[in-house]
Amino acid sequence: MGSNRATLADVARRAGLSKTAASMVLNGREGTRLSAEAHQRVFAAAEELGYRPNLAARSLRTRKTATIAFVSDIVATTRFAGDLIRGALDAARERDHVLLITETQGDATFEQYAIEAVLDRQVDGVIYAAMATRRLTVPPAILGGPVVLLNATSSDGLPSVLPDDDRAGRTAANTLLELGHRDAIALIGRNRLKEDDPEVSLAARARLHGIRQALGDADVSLLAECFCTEWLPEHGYAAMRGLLGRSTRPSAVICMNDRLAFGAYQALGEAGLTVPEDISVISFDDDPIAAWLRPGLATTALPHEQMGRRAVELLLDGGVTEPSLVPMPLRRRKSLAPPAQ
Amino acid sequence: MGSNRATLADVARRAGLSKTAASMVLNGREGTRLSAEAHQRVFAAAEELGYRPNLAARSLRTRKTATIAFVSDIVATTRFAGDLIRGALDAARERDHVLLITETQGDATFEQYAIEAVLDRQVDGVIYAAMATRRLTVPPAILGGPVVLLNATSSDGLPSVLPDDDRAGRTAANTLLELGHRDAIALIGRNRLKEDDPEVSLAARARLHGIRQALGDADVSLLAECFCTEWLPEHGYAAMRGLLGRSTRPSAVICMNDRLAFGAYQALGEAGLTVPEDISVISFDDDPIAAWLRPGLATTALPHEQMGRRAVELLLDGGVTEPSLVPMPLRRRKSLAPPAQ
DNA sequence: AGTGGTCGCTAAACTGATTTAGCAGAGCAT
DNA sequence: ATGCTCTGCTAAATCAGTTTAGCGACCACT
Repeated sequence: MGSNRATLADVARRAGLSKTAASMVLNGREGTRLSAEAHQRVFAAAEELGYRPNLAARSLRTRKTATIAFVSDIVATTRFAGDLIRGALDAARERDHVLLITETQGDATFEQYAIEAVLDRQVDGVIYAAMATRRLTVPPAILGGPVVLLNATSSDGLPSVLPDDDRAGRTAANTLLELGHRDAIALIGRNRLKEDDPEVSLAARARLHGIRQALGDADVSLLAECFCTEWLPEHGYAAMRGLLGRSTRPSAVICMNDRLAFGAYQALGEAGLTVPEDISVISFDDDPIAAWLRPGLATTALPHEQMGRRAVELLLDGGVTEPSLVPMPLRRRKSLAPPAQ
Repeated sequence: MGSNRATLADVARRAGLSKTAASMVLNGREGTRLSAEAHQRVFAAAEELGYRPNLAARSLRTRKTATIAFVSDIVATTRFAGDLIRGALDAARERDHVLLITETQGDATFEQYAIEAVLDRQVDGVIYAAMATRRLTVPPAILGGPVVLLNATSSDGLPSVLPDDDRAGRTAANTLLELGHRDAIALIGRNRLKEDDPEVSLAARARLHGIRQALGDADVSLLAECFCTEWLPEHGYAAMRGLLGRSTRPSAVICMNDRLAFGAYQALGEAGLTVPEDISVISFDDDPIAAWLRPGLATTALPHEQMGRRAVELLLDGGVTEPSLVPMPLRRRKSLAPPAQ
């Protein structure tokens, strides 16, 4: 790959100067006393030869590679991974960096391998990403250099980037309150494991907290809370069927994520009820499916692209150490209406 | 990052041997006449010091980086990208390689940048991936080294990896025929642009061809073909409504992808028809939503993980030059039944 | 005794950049 | 004439590996 490229020595020779001079000019070094004419000749020579520096050689000397490692537990299983990566990719490009991507699959052996692979390549920093927002333990080996946690926190006090799930919870609840819903709001997606174990999820607890906060402020309490063992459509479906079997039908439902909401839609459809006339639905994530549903599902969007971008910025530009919370914007869609009289 | 690592010189010193000897032993060079004892000492020293070679230094000399570039047009917009990358990542790890990921976003400037970035880093090869199966033109700059096209072909005769859409089309049609459907099969998702311009899509034409082939072999012709400007749920919805407005209701529908099928489901639900009792549905892609629909949607799966893996294998292990077609397995789900009597 | 071959190992060159240390010449003051 | 500073540039070391060329000791054979 890229065999016969011009080297710095070639450029220097063509410019009639030393490698030192050529290097200094091309790197725009301040305080050098090279003449304007020398600058000209070096730039011209580099241009003519199509010179591009050999980064392996450079990084051997400087210990910089302009490369960032993006180490994640699982990239494939969630569709959001792409957005996280895309945001990171964009920010990296703007700073002339490139992303080395590895995956640990939550397996200690793979993780070990991934860490060694990136350290061997002398990356300038590591973005350690989790696909579900959670707390995790960072392998000590990477602590020798800059690390940013993406969609995760740890007890190491490392800089981290998280979605603002708490505020999203308040947003969801307030949106319903503003429409006039009060004592007939139900919640689908309670889950002890997700709420209590930060190594499993931080989102569940934060969303729930935000929801309760907002409802509490308005002096409203939930009509019902449905527990779900997973946050998949089938569980949302079952939960909604359960709700419809009760004496009081809810006027609105908050689902802990869009997949649950999808299941809820299915149950409502089968029961012959329509969204939002009979029941309003609001949710979290902004999975693509939210826009595809009929009517479109209102939801607070996980700002994955923003988060990926922020992680790179924190890594390269430095900055705050307290967790960086990225807002989750509300996507208003047709699933919202005032309660039926 | 990784500052005070032991160098080869450290290992050699500790083993009481030269750098040459240490290098040869650690690289397992054949034909060297170093004693068994020398081998022992080098291995022991390396182990004790936790020696890991500096890959920048190595690749400066060898021009190998154990790094593959994964250059794609768009990684984020389709959820399948993750699977493509995961497959490539796995295969790369098995061969002790790592993936450098860049994205061109279909923009010439970004592409130029991406190409330079990877060539500067002396990657051992390039996987050039498209997110929609199509024909594309490879930038000449990367032709200096090994290149594999992933989910794409070109006119350069480069090795390429594609899903076997033609066979998937036959599979879909044959599956319906075997259930007893004959003259009331409709097709949703015809699209001149996708069918006629290989730079837009190869899948549409191939799937259509496979479907026609299978039906033709059984001497069956399609009841109806619905054209859709895009392959999104809303278009599937509209198409299905159109079909239901006709005099003869289809007994089965083939949708060109799962998102169209999702829209079709919505229209069927609103019309009070049930899948599969009233109408069978079969489709392509195996989008996660196929499994979430009620009833589950039968579909032929895009083997993205397999394809990513195959691309790395072709790149590193060499091999065939004719396009490598990866089979699309049928996922049988509840959306299939014999036609109503 | 001289020649040749094998064994076990090493010195030094090489990859392509950056960086340190310093040299030659001009200008100026003493 | 001497010393000093400033200007404009370069030689050589350095990063951490791989690779080439070859050295000294020992043995066997004629």
